[in-house]
Amino acid sequence: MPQRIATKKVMLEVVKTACSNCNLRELCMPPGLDRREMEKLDELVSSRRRVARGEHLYRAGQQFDAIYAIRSGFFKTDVLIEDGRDQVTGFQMSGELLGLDGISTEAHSCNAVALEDSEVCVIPFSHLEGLSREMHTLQHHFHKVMSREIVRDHGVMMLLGTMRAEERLAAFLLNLSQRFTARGYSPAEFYLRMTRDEIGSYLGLKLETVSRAFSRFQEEGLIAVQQKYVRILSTEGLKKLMSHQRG
Amino acid sequence: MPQRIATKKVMLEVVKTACSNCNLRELCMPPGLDRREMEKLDELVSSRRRVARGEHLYRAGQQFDAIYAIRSGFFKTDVLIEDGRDQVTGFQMSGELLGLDGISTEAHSCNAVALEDSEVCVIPFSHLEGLSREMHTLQHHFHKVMSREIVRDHGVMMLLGTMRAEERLAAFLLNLSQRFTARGYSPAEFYLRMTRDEIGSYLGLKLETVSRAFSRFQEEGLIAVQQKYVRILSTEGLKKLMSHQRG
DNA sequence: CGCCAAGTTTGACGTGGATCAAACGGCCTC
DNA sequence: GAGGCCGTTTGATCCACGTCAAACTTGGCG
Repeated sequence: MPQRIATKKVMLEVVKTACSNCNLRELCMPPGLDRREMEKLDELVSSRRRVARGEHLYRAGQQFDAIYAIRSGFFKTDVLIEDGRDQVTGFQMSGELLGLDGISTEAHSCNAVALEDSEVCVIPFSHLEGLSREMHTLQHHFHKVMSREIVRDHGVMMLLGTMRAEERLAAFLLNLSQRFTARGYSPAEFYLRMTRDEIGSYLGLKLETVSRAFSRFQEEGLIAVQQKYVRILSTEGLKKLMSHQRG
Repeated sequence: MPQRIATKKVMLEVVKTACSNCNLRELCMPPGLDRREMEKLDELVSSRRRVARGEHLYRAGQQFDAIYAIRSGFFKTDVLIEDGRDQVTGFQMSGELLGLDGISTEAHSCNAVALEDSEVCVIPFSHLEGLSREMHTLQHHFHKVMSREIVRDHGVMMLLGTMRAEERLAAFLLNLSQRFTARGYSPAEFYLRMTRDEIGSYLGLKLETVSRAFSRFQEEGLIAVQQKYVRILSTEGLKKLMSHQRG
């Protein structure tokens, strides 16, 4: 896209997409802000960035200086070790933050890749810390977000450490469903943005195992699945499956 | 221990154990503070608490209002789900923080249990946030600590998702060794504070598998192990084992 | 429109770790 | 110092998932 001259039209566009106006507000921002605080928060986002499907938002090792709020699209994060093994550590969708792992060493510790054409809000971290010192609500909200990430990770550890294949996939589908619902999409019907291989990596399974579990769920009438399209037919069934003792 | 009257002696004791004087300073606190900042930080810790071996520091579901810095001792944290399955999410030693998971919902999301008689510094969270707003260094340090926890969790996910039993145990032992070293203990010789069952839960393995892996390492001359006492004979050997491709 | 590459499904077979079971060792109590 | 308990070790067997392989489906591109 060619550079545009900063006309009034562009200004309006900027305003239109300010945090205070963003429809993801309740996902990203602390609740119950007054008008003045809201305007202050608009300063947080220094710019936006488009990331085409398949491209990296950042790579492990790169210098960290900003976190990213997903405006639209879908990402995965993964870590890889020398010997070639890698592990998807998470899938992120609109309203969620990326880059928190980079704070600790001031370098990103994982890769973030767009699984579809996406747009993110760039939040310079020094900026966030500055504003946090002025605004208790923002500070507290940010701490909660980081803590939530830790709790989420514990959930994944639980999944990887104690669940069997079908339980893992059920948990994964229910989690996706819940997050889509929170964004106003159907709880029962969605497109997976990731491959079987990526799901498998996230769940600690091989892609064939993931595929077989999908097929089995379909046979049992729990879901209808065709490639990346999934429809959940029995949320209850999936939940029940998860709470089954092994054996 | 009977209550003591607040004599000068006790006062001195309090001073003696202030953060500014604590020998775990470099583990807990931001580096490069000046005297004034150091003194301010001493205010952070509201009290100390002893936790006897086997007792809980906090339980999942309890209200969150403080995080804890371990002064001495050894802890595990674990989560458990309705059906009885549980997963150890981490082992914590002196200088490390406990309770970060509680920030997100204002209730603890896991249990913290002392594996030996321990003592922790109680850091009221509102206090920490207040001081963070005044001191950039403290704020930044705290953010780094939370981020480090996230990175650590990703490492565990990697371990659970991609490594085989012996690789997991090798990674576990090397990690312990490194953390003991950072605390001035021998890198090669230490007592495990946890049972085989707890190690297994953390590593996503059954206790028998952990035991067999220990035996195997011993046969191969990588370690000497007798119950909870472990001596690492070949750090290199353990590292090499970890980077082996599967198969 | 047909080709090709990438992703998915399905089958046959192998294996690492779980399960079941029994014996052993340390430690605490009486 | 004997007895009992808890944690650990070790062995035998089983099975869920990984591995290998082949066929199929979809979408992009010349």
